[in-house]
Amino acid sequence: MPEAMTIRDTVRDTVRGVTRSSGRGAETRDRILDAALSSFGTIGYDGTSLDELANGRGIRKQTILYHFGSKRGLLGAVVDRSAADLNAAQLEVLDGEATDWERVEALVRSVFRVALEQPLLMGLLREVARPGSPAAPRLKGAMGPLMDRAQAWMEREMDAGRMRRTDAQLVLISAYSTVVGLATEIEVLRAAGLEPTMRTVATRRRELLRFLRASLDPQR
Amino acid sequence: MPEAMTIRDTVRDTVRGVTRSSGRGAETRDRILDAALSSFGTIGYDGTSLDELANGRGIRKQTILYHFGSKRGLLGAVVDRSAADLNAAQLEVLDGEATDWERVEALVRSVFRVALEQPLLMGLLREVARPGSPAAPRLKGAMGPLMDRAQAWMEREMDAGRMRRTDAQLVLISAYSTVVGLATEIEVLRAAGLEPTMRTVATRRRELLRFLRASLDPQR
DNA sequence: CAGGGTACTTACCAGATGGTCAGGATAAGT
DNA sequence: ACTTATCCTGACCATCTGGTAAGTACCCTG
Repeated sequence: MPEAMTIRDTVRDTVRGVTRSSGRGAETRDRILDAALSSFGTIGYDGTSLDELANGRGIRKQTILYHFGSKRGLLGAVVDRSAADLNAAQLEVLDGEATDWERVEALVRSVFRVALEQPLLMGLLREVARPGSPAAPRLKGAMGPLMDRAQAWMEREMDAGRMRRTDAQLVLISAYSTVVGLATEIEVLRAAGLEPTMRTVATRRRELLRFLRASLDPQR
Repeated sequence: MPEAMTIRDTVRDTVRGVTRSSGRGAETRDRILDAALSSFGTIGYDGTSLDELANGRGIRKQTILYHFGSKRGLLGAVVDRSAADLNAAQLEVLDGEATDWERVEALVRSVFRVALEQPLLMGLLREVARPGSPAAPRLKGAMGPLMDRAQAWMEREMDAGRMRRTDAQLVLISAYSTVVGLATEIEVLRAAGLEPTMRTVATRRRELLRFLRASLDPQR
């Protein structure tokens, strides 16, 4: 028994380059995105079928295709939204007043906070960061600007002598993959029968910060 | 134009619990396993179709099913072979004469060597270590004994006071996931347009060793 | 040469998958 | 009241999926 759907609103957003009025269907759209994030992040893109995605949610597969055009379009939208979430957290720090090492630490904590609050998002990153993933370029496009900004900031700090001179991009990617790796680790722990505790996460964060300090601290 | 196939030999091995004479078909079998390892490790299990796997290799899909019974059977065989490769490298060290910290270091170097020589194997681990993976229990079964042995050895060392007392299993899993994470990292680097160098890998290895030393060294 | 096992193939299938198309329902504008 | 646009759905489809059945070619053994 499909329930009626009459809640409406008037926001506008752009999806896949096409400006669409996401008024009445915005709630449905978000429900689909939530479900897709969860499914893509756990059983993967190829392992997810649109039918399964729709079933049990009072939605038909055709509704998904109506909103996102294709399965790949859906993946793209999920990646975009997730990247936006990550970006928002990072921008908050980059626009904040923290400086130097404080800022680095704040950035790391910010990412880990998102990772803890939205573990599904990490699963998606893990899925998308795969070599053959159809959304890899998309992720690069969505996260690239932020990465570039962070890199530029680091290089300015290096020029000013407040950071040790190293390959900023390499450091960033190492940090990024540490966080994504954490998502994997948590799952492996679970598979091994160990319930991951906050300690696991805290250890990883401490390690990452130590690595960053070793790479960036000017007084070694 | 399918080429003829008349090379034969007489080895025997066990697959999926069934003892089968893999005499004449051993070469074909290995070719299939190689292809499957590569495909599962890159585009994933769900993303791999038996037809694609067979095409361009002078093999028909039914040949795969003949040898491995089902797609899951194939995955199981690939996981088993890969786990055996990893086990062999580790056992060589565990049976060697290195002791204490030397042995830990030798183990780490051994895993990293395999990871460098067979990057595809890391991709497979990454794929299989996923929560919903159908081969996760299989991997656990294949790698478990070695893990148990390593854990037991560590606990003996702890009892003797040569290692600091910590959760051995947790340390092992952290180490394991660091190595698997490395595979991801290399791919992300490649996606970002950076050709991964030996330096990247060496850095990760140094980090892992430092982590292990910090966890295990009795004089802190 | 008859018989049997191994390796591999062609022919085929039922089910699932992503996607198209032609609507129906509701609301808003004219 | 008529039109138009948005949102959603049922019916349908071509293709691909893993898997089965039946056969063929080959070798070894008795």
